[in-house]
Amino acid sequence: MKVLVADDDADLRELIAFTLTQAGYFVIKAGDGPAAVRLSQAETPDLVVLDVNMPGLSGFQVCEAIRRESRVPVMMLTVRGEEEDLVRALGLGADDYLTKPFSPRTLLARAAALLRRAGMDTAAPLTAGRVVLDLGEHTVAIDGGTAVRLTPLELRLLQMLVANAGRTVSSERLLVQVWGHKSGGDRQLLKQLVHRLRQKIETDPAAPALLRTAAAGYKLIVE
Amino acid sequence: MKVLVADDDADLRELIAFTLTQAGYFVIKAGDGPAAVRLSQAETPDLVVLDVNMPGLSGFQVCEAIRRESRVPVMMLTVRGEEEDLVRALGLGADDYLTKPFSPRTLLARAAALLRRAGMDTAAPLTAGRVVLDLGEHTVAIDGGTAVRLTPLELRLLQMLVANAGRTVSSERLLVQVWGHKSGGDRQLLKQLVHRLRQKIETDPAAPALLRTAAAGYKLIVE
DNA sequence: CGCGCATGTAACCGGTTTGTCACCGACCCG
DNA sequence: CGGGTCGGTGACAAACCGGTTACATGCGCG
Repeated sequence: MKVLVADDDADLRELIAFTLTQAGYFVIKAGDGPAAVRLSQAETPDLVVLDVNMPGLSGFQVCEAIRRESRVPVMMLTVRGEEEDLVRALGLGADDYLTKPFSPRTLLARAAALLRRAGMDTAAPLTAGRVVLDLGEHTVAIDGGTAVRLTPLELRLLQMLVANAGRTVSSERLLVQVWGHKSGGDRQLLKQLVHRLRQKIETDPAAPALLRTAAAGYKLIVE
Repeated sequence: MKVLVADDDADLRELIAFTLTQAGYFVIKAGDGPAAVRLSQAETPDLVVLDVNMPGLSGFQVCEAIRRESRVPVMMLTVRGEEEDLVRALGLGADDYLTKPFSPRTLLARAAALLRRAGMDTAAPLTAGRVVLDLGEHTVAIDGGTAVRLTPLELRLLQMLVANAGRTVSSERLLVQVWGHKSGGDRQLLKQLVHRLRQKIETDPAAPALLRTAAAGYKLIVE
């Protein structure tokens, strides 16, 4: 479940991202309006969290731009008491709003509600080939077998691979997406994580049938 | 790697072209909108850099026309502060934007990012003459034969030659593009790499039919 | 506190990839 | 003719890479 978080305030952005990540969402971050518009197109998130007050493009303009091409749920962040902001946001097609400050619990509850309403309920497991990934339960099942519990990092890795099932995902991309390392991350970490994940999902971890090493990265085999 | 640069301002156009050429790209130039549309069809570039403000067809219209038939990455050039231009550009399917003025470094970084993304996402292999190059899988197939695995360096070399199929690419350019050496060059490395690549793709490596030695460089033969 | 789990770090192995060297023959030119 | 340059070739060593084992750290929880 991908969520785009757009806020120019780095602290708040990271707080929101952290909260969502902990809850099992995959988070994409944008620090300004233009980046938010670009990423909403490039990454097709399932939910967008937008701060109203951003330099350059305001949250309103971003919302407008997104609505021109997609009906992805949008949650706006406003400051308390600015009622007209609220009216304007909802008028532009935003689906919900949160007044700052807010608690992480509230954020999660609203986000879950929006996703449920959009039919993107977290209860719906992702599936690709022989792999069935339950994001809500943090488990995988292979070929309809028993569910295996995954650690947060394993889950993110597998989620990335499932999202690109059949295609090679480069090590660099995986490092960025799973750990958030900006560049030149530690390949050793990826090596380890793949190894541990294989122990859990492969029938013979020494001869991987699902999670295969490919040119400059890894890929999930379908059929 | 072919890049189409469309800008009616000759100075800026040449500056961009120069920057990209130095970095090892093969650049095609267009001075107005209609030329840009025509060249984007005729030359099938891997990236298009479009100025928003052009007489005749504006950058928006050109972008629209290109999007009607291709998903090639498009980078728009806008003037700072024209936020609605930005929204409009991204809405039309542009993949990125640069606000003028910008530094050559920024241009190169963004261009590289776009190409990387496109190269990852498209399973569509490059093809030139008898050569079919699959960037995602790091393989080549000659005349539809079996795919041969390439090492990273071999892949970069062949990619460079395919991008300039039929034309001679100087040893100097190849050294810069493949190894990132700034200048001067270790010709021995190139000699070896060409040798190793020929072993993989030529039916008779002693009498090269595809990767021929040309004046001060190499070229890929196309029929 | 100490236990177990998730994660990070280090070291080793075997295979691949790449860099380096030495030599060959072709060609050019004084 | 003889030296010089250049591209092609084979051999070898260094560096690198992925898989693996082992161990350290850090954290929550009883």
